[in-house]
Amino acid sequence: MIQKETAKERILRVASQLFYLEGVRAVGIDRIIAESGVAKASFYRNFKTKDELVGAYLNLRNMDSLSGIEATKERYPDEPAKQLYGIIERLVSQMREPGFRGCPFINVLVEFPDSAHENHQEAMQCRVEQEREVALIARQAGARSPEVLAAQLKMLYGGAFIEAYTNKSTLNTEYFYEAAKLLIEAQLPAKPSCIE
Amino acid sequence: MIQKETAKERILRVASQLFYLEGVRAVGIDRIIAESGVAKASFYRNFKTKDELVGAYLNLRNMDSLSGIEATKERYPDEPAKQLYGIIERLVSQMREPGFRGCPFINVLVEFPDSAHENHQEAMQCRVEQEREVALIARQAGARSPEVLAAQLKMLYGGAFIEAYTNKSTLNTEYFYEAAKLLIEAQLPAKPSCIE
DNA sequence: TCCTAGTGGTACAGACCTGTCTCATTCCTA
DNA sequence: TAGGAATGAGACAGGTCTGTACCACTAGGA
Repeated sequence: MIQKETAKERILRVASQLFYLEGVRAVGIDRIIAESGVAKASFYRNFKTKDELVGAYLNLRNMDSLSGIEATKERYPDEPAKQLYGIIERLVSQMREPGFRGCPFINVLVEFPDSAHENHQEAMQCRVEQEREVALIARQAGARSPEVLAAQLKMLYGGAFIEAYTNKSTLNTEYFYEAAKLLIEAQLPAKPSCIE
Repeated sequence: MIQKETAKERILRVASQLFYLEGVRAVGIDRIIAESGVAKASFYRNFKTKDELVGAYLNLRNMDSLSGIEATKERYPDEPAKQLYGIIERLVSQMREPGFRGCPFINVLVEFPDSAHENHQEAMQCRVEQEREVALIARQAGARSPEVLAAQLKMLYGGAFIEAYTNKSTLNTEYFYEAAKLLIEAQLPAKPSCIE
């Protein structure tokens, strides 16, 4: 028999969509309850507070991101340079999706400006983990300063996500790709680009 | 006689600080009223709604940004390339200020995800104006594709602001400067960088 | 001195939000 | 089939937020 979706799973799935599309603060518990067809009591049996649900949402998005990076690594085994470009390409295609609404972690960071807030800290942690993964690949690819490259790509991608979110023109994704390429090429052991 | 600060001016000054430091949604009218020592009635006599106050706040910040760019232009007259670097340096020093809390426009964009919302649209407009200014300077500096460079710098700076806001390490501001330099150099008529 | 515009103080309405509680029902398993 | 765990429906409390209404005060000009 096919396992039916539990109330908890349904809540998390619906909340994840709503939080991402409309913002965490803008979406209330009542809305989540209504759209997931769950009773309020069931909600609070599965999640102690709304913040706990937000934590689960962040965790879900983080797993998605990390497994996306993992998939890219497996696609180009032992070719870390290609892995880097693959990650950038994956970001580009994300930005072009219709439901794209920026980086969920940045959004939560801005929605909860208090750096002591648990959601703020969790979102920050997610970004750190991603950066660490990229730095690792950059190191394997022979980047001169892998941490610097990872930090620079993180900045560029953060801003690009905001741009892609507020301006649907695909031009920006191309500009993003070109800029990322420049940053990567400046760090990788040069294929001699001056000779041509 | 020195003109006393009117209630309206006091409200906008206090609100501007609070909105930037703690977020627009997180700061309520009551808080603004209390901290600016104004009566609630006086508030609503000067601003029809909270959204109108947010609009005034965005406008104030936009004036600051644009006049900052203007000042940089006047500092290096007829040297558009230096103007570009000057703008980047100004961003870096902003990021290093203690009260730095990211880009006010990006923050509003994220806090009001509905693209039809007036605050969302106003914030977007502010960013467009800044980008246009930078594109103009890039064109004067002889950039191959001024609009591309302006868009790329906009992305980089947006992400850098988020990074600087969540991570106070000054390292990131250096990485930002280096990355911006790379993007600019790739666009400006080359001082021959292959010969050395 | 009087009058008026701007202001301060505060109570209040109406909406929304989070979280608790009660009770009936359903579903899975033993 | 019987019992227990999970669920659905919804009322309710307590808080916060925006915006309105009412009244008293003050300062400055006629």
